[in-house]
Amino acid sequence: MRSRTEVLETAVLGLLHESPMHGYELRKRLNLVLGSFRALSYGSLYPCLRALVAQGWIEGTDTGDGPAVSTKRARIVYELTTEGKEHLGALLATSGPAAWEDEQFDVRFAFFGQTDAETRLRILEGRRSRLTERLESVRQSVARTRERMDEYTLELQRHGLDLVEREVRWLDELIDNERGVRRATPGDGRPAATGTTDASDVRQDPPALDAGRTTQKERG
Amino acid sequence: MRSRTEVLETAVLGLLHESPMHGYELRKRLNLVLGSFRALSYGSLYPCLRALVAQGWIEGTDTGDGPAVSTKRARIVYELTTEGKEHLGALLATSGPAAWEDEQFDVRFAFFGQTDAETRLRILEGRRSRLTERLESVRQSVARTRERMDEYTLELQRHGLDLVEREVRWLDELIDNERGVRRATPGDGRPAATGTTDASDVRQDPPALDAGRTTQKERG
DNA sequence: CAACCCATGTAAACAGTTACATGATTTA
DNA sequence: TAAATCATGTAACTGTTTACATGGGTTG
Repeated sequence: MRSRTEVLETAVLGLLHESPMHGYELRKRLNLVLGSFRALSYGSLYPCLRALVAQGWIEGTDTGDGPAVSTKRARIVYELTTEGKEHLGALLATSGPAAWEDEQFDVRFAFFGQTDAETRLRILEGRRSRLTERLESVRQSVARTRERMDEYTLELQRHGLDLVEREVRWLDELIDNERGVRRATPGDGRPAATGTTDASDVRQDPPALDAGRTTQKERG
Repeated sequence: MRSRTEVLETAVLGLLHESPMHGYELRKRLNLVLGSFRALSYGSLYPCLRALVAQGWIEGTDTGDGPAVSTKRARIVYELTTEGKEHLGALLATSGPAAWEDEQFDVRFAFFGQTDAETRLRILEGRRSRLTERLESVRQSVARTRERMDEYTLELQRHGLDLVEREVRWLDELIDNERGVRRATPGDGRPAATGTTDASDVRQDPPALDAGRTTQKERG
């Protein structure tokens, strides 16, 4: 499908799978999952919801239609249909290159709780190699044009590389974590359980996440 | 003006001010300055160039028109007009809130070499407070919804916060640097000169950039 | 001599925001 | 009771990519 639209669709379906919601609430939750910090506009969200209804993946029930009239204003609460759950499952089971590109990776990661361990690992590794690839190409291009480059432009490049390098290290820890849990090797210096491991809805092997927490002692 | 277009315009004018170029070359250089790693498409660049010509800010000379016929294929080399230089100067002298938002900050920073010290500092400080503001709002929203949140979604949030925190520290060093050079206080533990301080075209006090380099010893 | 990079451009499709329109509910 | 927030939606506009079209120059 159109990869851009697919991101929004996946995000909406994934959130609705966690719990039914109406559009307004969905919008607030969406930005936490969409990568960017900016909220999606209603002009994008509502048409998307209509399209998903048309596809038969979600179903909206208007509060106010029913016999039990609540005190709140009528809202349309959306929930996944059976086909919608199947479709979401199929979306989250894919692990092609698109899954680890910039646009999709964040959504896919956000719903790793609903993704099987094998797919998770493949996506994390794909993302990692994608980033190291990018790192290499940027380093080369910087090396080629260092002479001609402005001091500040250079600093911007360095900072960009720093961020990507940091992301690679983050992925390394996540990958270690996933592999560690899969092999279930206790006493390797990386103990599994730390946080609240809520296993509801997880298809396979939910590893405890603690990546990147060790190096950052003082924050805020 | 339309802030989105303004970013591209600024980038093109800024690059052309450094040296005249034809479209194809411009495109390759553009991604180094536009923040994202992805290259801009020709479908965006060429219409933009035409618009800038129409505005009278740049001028294109076709290689092949002239008497000296080179062996290479005819290309259109663009350069700034006098009005273009003035316009660029005006653009780079602004320091309103737009300058430190996500869309514009990277371009503005890339051309700090053509920006006066006062404006540089104001933009860096504006960016910093913008980011800490965002940090606070994300932290609060995470705190509010931590219970309902999926393990992986939470990890994504933590990682996002990490990146922003890192960016704030980067800005801190840059701001220190700018202020240090302005006050010209030697012996404060932050020596000025390290790299190749090329002072060409810099309007005021070009500080040597060394931010973030101290903490990262091992890289690659 | 084929494949690939250089170089310029256009038209259509697409994704997304902004601004508008509407009205109910809650809070200061 | 005014202002803010909740809640849903549409139309127009903006910016961007994709695909197409064209052709010169270089390299294996």
